[in-house]
Amino acid sequence: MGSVTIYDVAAKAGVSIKTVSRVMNNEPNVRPVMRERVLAAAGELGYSPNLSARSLAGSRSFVIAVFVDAALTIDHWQSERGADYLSRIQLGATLVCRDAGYHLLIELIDHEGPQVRQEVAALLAALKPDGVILTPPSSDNAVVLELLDKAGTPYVRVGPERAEGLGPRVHMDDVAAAREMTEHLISLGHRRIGFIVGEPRYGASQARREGYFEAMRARGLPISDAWIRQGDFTFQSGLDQAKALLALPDRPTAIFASNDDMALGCIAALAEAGLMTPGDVSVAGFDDSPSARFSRPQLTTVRQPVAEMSSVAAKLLIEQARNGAVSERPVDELLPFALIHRASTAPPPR
Amino acid sequence: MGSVTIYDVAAKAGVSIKTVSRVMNNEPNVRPVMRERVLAAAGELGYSPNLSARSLAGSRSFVIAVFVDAALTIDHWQSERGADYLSRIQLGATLVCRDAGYHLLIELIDHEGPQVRQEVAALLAALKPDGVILTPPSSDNAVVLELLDKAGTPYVRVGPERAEGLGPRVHMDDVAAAREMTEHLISLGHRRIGFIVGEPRYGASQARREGYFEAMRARGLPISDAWIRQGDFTFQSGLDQAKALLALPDRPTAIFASNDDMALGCIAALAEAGLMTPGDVSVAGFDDSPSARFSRPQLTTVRQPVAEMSSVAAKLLIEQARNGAVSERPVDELLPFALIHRASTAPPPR
DNA sequence: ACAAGGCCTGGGAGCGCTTTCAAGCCGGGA
DNA sequence: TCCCGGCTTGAAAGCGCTCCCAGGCCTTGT
Repeated sequence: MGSVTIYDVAAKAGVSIKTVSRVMNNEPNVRPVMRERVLAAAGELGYSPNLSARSLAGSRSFVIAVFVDAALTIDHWQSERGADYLSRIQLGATLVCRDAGYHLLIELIDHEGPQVRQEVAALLAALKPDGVILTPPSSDNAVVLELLDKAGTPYVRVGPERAEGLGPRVHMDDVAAAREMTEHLISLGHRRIGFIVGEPRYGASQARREGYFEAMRARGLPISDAWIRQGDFTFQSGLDQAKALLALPDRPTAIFASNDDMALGCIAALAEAGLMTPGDVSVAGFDDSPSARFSRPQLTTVRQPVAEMSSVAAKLLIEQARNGAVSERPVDELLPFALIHRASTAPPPR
Repeated sequence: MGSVTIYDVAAKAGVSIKTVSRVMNNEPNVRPVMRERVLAAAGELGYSPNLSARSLAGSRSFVIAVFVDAALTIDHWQSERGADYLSRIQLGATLVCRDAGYHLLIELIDHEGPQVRQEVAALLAALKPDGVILTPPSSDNAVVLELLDKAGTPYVRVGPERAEGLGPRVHMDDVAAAREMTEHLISLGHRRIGFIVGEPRYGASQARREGYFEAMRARGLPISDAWIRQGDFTFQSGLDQAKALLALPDRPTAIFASNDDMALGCIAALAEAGLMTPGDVSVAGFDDSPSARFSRPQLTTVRQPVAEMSSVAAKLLIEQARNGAVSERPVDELLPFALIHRASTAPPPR
């Protein structure tokens, strides 16, 4: 308990606490000799400035909060969906924070509950984080954004889906990714391409469908309503919708699912129907989740730069806190995706 | 920004700040009338006590930290392994924290690096968390435990592997779980049962192997060295080791893998070899990861109460901080596992 | 040579809260 | 009636740090 304070260091180094403070904060205008002496004293004592005191006295808190949707999280507890996306977000941010001497706080918010206003306001008042990383779907929640603005807390929306103008964001181009994947299927020779839409609450679902449409239209290929199936991002929905597609009189030769879990469901459906992937029907996914490599055949998919997005977000936030200044122009970082070609796609059977 | 302080509430309610403090902390000895008045004022003003000020002035910080191994995390960034275990740990703790008005901090520590001492000491000094949740493999790190003890910071080891006496822990019985799964296979009629050991750095790997041995010995079944293969918890290692098992002259009729990823690898190996699961060879896993349900056939596995463990850990820590007292007897919570019977296990072919 | 300005350093005032302690009030027992 | 003790309240003293500002020193310009 008798922890080391700035006074102990000051006494040991024979300087005032203000000088110690300057050294600990890397402020200029300290003679190198003094700096050395303070550093030595701090080292010997094993001193580390108390975060609470720092944030109480100063204007920074050295804390970045990640807002995660509570409902989604509770869902993950027992649902079949993994928390892969969220853990990747966290991963990128945690690493950046550690290197910058910052700390990552995970906060669950009920972004659609009746209490959001109060909940978020209380959180911001209590924590005074230097920045907030908003994950979908709360990255599109108007109330949350409004409160953040009102509190003057900088934030970055990671992988948001609604248009610009809602604040800084770091994202990827879902439309382009879906378009390129569709083009890839077309270039393999596919003409009848089925598409499984994701959970409609997510803007990404619309974006990916849009990309699919764009590619199909650009090539002048017919789009049958029957080929567009509504899924919900779960394996089971992929399985069900794939079955429906296979039951079609003029069944697709390729299926593009809006995420990997559903794509895996498609592969399972094909296997059940006695069809080969990609021999009879090609399957493409989206996300490059870990399980994409566990399936046989391995899944052709789109790699999202999730960890990168959050690490960019964290960097932006920390930099902003350091400068104390709000950036002039709106932040809108677009990170590159990558098509991962594995074994689940091939030319259609002739 | 012009945030609401305790003074504002006190002024509005016409009481001293001490009374407001009492109300906010649910302390006794406040007249109901006063309590009401303060609550009303706080509500109207949207007041929420500042965390930094609270922890600076008081003895509690309202923060629970989770120590996660940095190396492991960086591994996850691009490796094939999902961060499933860690995200489940977090999930349980986050929910408990939210309900208790606590906050969850994720801290990466390089638990084997040369800097651990300094790193952990600095973290504890800076954060002064009310409690720390230790995840494997750092839950077994002697240096970390020592520093925690020295700092007087309460901690709970979640899913630790080394024996008791190292401090409070919440865990499950890996040995019993592996034994029961092995017994299940035996009771189905299997006699030649292969076992794929996990990454040796994890104590759980030894425990699971031990459970397998116990069951085999208890039934007086022969254990061939050739049936015990060393894996590393990855899909690929499961695939490789399963192939090796299948190449054996007297190949096993069942394979028990130490985790689901490896079990999935086994199923893939079987398929490649033209063998049916479970028709020709049964496969059992361990973890009940999300992907266990995505495989065909779905995986028979052991469900670990991971989220439950961390939620119990968080509860213990928060309760302890509330009482300000250290519990008398050593905490050693054993949580129940569950065998999940799915389709990948069946009687051996006759 | 003198003033003007820059570089270092320390003093002092809080940040918003909890804690310690003392004071005021009430009722009941002697 | 007076005193003791429990219940309520508030005043004051920090928690460990940052921020503002003043003061000393040394450099530079003229």
